[in-house]
Amino acid sequence: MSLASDRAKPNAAKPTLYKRIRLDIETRILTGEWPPGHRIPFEHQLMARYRCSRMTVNKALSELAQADLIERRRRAGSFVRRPQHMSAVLKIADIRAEITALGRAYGYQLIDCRRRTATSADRARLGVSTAGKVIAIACRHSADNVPFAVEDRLIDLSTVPEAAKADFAREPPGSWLLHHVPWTEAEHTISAVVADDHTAKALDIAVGAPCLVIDRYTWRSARTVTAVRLHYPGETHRLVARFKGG
Amino acid sequence: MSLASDRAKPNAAKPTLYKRIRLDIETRILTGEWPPGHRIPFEHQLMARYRCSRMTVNKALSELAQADLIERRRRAGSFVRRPQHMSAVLKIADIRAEITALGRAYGYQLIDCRRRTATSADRARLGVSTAGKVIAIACRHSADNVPFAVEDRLIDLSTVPEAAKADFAREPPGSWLLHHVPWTEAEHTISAVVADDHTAKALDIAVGAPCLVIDRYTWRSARTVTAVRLHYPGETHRLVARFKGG
DNA sequence: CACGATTATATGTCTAGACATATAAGTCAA
DNA sequence: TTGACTTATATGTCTAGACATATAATCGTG
Repeated sequence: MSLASDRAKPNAAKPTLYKRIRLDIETRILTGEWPPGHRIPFEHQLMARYRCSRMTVNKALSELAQADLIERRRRAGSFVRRPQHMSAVLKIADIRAEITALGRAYGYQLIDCRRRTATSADRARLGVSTAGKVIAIACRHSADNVPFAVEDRLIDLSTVPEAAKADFAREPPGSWLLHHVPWTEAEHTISAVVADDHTAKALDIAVGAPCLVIDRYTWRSARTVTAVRLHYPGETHRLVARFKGG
Repeated sequence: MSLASDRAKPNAAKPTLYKRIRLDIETRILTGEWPPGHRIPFEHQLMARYRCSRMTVNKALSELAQADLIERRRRAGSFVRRPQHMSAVLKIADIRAEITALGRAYGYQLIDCRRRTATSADRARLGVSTAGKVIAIACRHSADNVPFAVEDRLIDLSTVPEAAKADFAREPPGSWLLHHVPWTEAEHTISAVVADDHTAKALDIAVGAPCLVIDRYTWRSARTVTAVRLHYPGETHRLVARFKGG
């Protein structure tokens, strides 16, 4: 067909056709030229405009629908979606990676590590009912020898039995878990507190200074993996999140 | 072809074939049966296993690749990706919607609203160099008559001229912007501070109590829209984020 | 053994059809 | 006017091919 030779033109644009279609539409939406609720051209119209088959425009539109930029309705057409909420992609890499990425020297101290049968408090924190074995860890992360965060963690050994063999004096539990327990899900709760005596000492800040607290509860396939609470000195540490309207 | 009749079986599974393929592979990855680095079957093998055309398995694999669950390499095959970071989808709806969703009564008070030519401090905060007009707003949100957050916002009128006509005594600026300036991008910085005199009074908390601070810088197509700083009482408010390993 | 050229192969994109399906819109009767 | 039925249509999924392209593997040569 003729299109093949069109694509074979030496000065042809680099991106493939469906990507160009997607980008064209995306641009019109993002600039506001096509506001929320606007019906974008039907597939057969786009076929004519771009001189391509339906599968090609369908691929472009499907990806836009997957990204929630448009909504597709049978018989009615495709419409620019109204933004309902802001959703952030907040990268919380493991702390070692985070510090290393900042070009700072990572330091780690294990404060306490003990294996025990889950207490009722442990079970409540992990959200499990059976009293299996757990590992409780307290440790501290530092950047350029300045305290960066203190960590208080519980690992459910019935979900991650391999953790019994890990050496948490050498490797931070967050890094170990990230590399040994892939594809977890988690729920984070972020709050602010003032430093108590114990936290202040560990972070080398004043009692009463603000701290950012992250509680992370992690599971894999409905099984609890770990629960962790991180204290960051609030005046120096910041979580940065890039958002995308949607 | 025979597949059509297979799909037409009255007791056939509801989801379409490519979705079934995608789910099958996703399940194996999420359960750890196929660990990171594992090469998943070639397209022609999946074609044989599911008795379908290459486009169908390709669609399933493409979506998995888009979701960063697998990595596809020409000539080599498709591989389960190693999780590098945790990415959170942190929903920060506009505050009115957030409070309403909690089933609480939303209250709003405009504290101060003035229009002015951007000062150098304003320009620095918005990240613009030209001295256009801006709107500076201070307001407070409450839930069930309890202070929920105080807001300090700057809107760039050269990007959003319609904002000049908005009535921010009636409608919170966040809600107004969300509905009138779709498809923005934003960067959030979350930190913790202790309440100063002014903030303590506005939030009805003690001086020195912890506060969660969110700085949000919003733009659309390379143009600054607004910069806002929100103070939340840290002991009562929590940001919750669902995460997905990846 | 090192290194450049060749080849085989898996993915990337695309076509020109097809039938399925949800549903907006129109039609008709009560 | 209202509700039930029919129809038209846009999307959803799928096929059986095709050529393009990046690159792992092989081969041959110095």
